[in-house]
Parts: sequence; structure tokens; C-alpha cells
Amino acid sequence: MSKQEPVTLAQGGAEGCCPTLSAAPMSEDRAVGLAKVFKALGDPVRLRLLSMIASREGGEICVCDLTPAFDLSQPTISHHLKLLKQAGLIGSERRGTWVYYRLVPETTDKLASVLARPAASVPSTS
Amino acid sequence: MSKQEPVTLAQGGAEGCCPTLSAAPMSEDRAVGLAKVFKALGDPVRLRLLSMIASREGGEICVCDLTPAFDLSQPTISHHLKLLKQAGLIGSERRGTWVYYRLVPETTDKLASVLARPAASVPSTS
DNA sequence: AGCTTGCATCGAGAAACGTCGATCCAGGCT
DNA sequence: AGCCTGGATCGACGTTTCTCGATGCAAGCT
Repeated sequence: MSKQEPVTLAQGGAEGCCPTLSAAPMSEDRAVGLAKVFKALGDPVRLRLLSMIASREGGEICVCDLTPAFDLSQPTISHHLKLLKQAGLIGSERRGTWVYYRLVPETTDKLASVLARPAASVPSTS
Repeated sequence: MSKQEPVTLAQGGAEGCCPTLSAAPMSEDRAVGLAKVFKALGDPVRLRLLSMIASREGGEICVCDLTPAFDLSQPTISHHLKLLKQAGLIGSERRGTWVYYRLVPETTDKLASVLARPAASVPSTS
């Protein structure tokens, strides 16, 4: 029994929770939480999986459509999906025989807001 | 002895280069390039380093100010800085005895735009 | 010249990661 | 019931990553 709870990065508030990188030196705890999500994105296969899920019309896609798109074994795809899920980037639902995955946009939103540069620091006005 | 060229994610154009995750399934090549940068962010130490660099008044910080902020050896910090640099996230400059690191905001901008949800989905007025 | 300090590079060892085949579980069939 | 199919889980193996101490290099000192 591992305690691999999904990262709860995308919970609660909206703007107040996610200061940008440039706002202030990041705390250890916050860095650990964010690193887990970024690490989940740090693999080409997972990035493509996430992109296929996110770009799917209707917002969800069956695993049976994901697996044949790669030159990898089915357990490997399943493993990557698990990591994305644990990172809070995707969610899954079983309907009958098939399992469908869908994006958790709140998580990618948070990451984007962490990386975003505060507009004030853009010196392009001169 | 692989030649680790810095990832050139933040080069050339601005909006046209970085479709979001949801825009379309990502190509293998693009996924490989993006994964390298995300992987660089997938470590708590590097996230904190990047945050310390990015949040520094004046835009740059001496390694001598970074190293004592961690419970890690100096070679380890140097190693992490190297990875961040190879990912194109930071740049360095030696001035006399000291080496200064600074953020490459174009790279974080690109990442943010990849993650951003086209909520308004308006590519907007350029 | 020699010494000292700041930082990078070089192995090395332990831990984590990506991948696989084998196996197991859940649902829908006949 | 039995069987088949879609997915997840389980070891196992090779590779990568993180960390360290030791060493090397560059720049400023005495």
C-alpha cells in the first residue's frame, strides 16, 4: 500500500493560491508538490497522452484509442496514465467495458499561472 | 559524452510556435523537446532554484547566494543549475570571481502558453 | 610565484524511472 | 457456467537521476 494520493494542486481557491515563480522564493513544501506535477509532464509519452486526451472532442477518450497510438505495450501506457492521474492532471471513469480519461483543466491552469510572468515585469512598453 | 545542447524552445516567433495541449495531439518531436524542459522543472531543488533566480531583484543572482540556501553540497547545486541551463530556463554569466544566473523568461512563457487553456479560445489580436 | 576562494567537472553508489511479459480483475458475451 | 476482451497490477531488468567526495580550473589575493 503506497500512499500515492493524487496531488491536490487544483483545489480550493483560484488566484490566491498560486504565486508565480518570480513572486518570491518558493517554499520547500510547495516545490515538492509542484515538482510532482511537472515531473509527470517530463516524459514525451505522457505529454502526448495528455495532449491526446485534452484535444479530444467531447473531453474524454477511451484507453482503447490511446494504446494503439504508441509503439509501447499496454501495461506501459496504463502505467503512464496512472502517473498522470496521480499528478492530478487527468481523471478516469469506467463505463461498462471501457475506461475513459479526461483532462483536469484546473491543474494545468495552476501550472500555467505559476509559470506566467506578471505582466508588470514586461518591459516592452518603452 | 553526449553533446547536451540547450533546448531551443524559446527562439524565433511568439504565438505561432506553441499550440496548447488541447489544440491537437502533439507530435513526437515536439513532445520530446517539451518533455526535456518539464523534466527540468520536475525536481523540488530546481524549482526552488528557479524561483530564487526569478524572484531576485535585478534579475540575477550569484551562485554564492544560492548554494548556502540548501542542505546540499556545492557540486549538487552546480549540477542542478546546469540542468536548468540546458533546458533553456536560465542563463549564466561570469563576472570576475562570481557567476550570475538569470531567468530566460521566454522559455517559461512558452511553457505557460502550452499549458494555458484556450478558455476564451481567442487567439486574439496578435 | 604561491595561496585562497568560487564554481565546474569527474567518477561512484544508491535510488527512481521506463519498459516489458505474465498475471489478475471486471464486464459483456455465448 | 465458460469464454473473451479491455485494463490494471505485479515482478524484473536496464537505464537514468540524484547525491556525494575528490579533483580541476579561473580569478583575485599576498
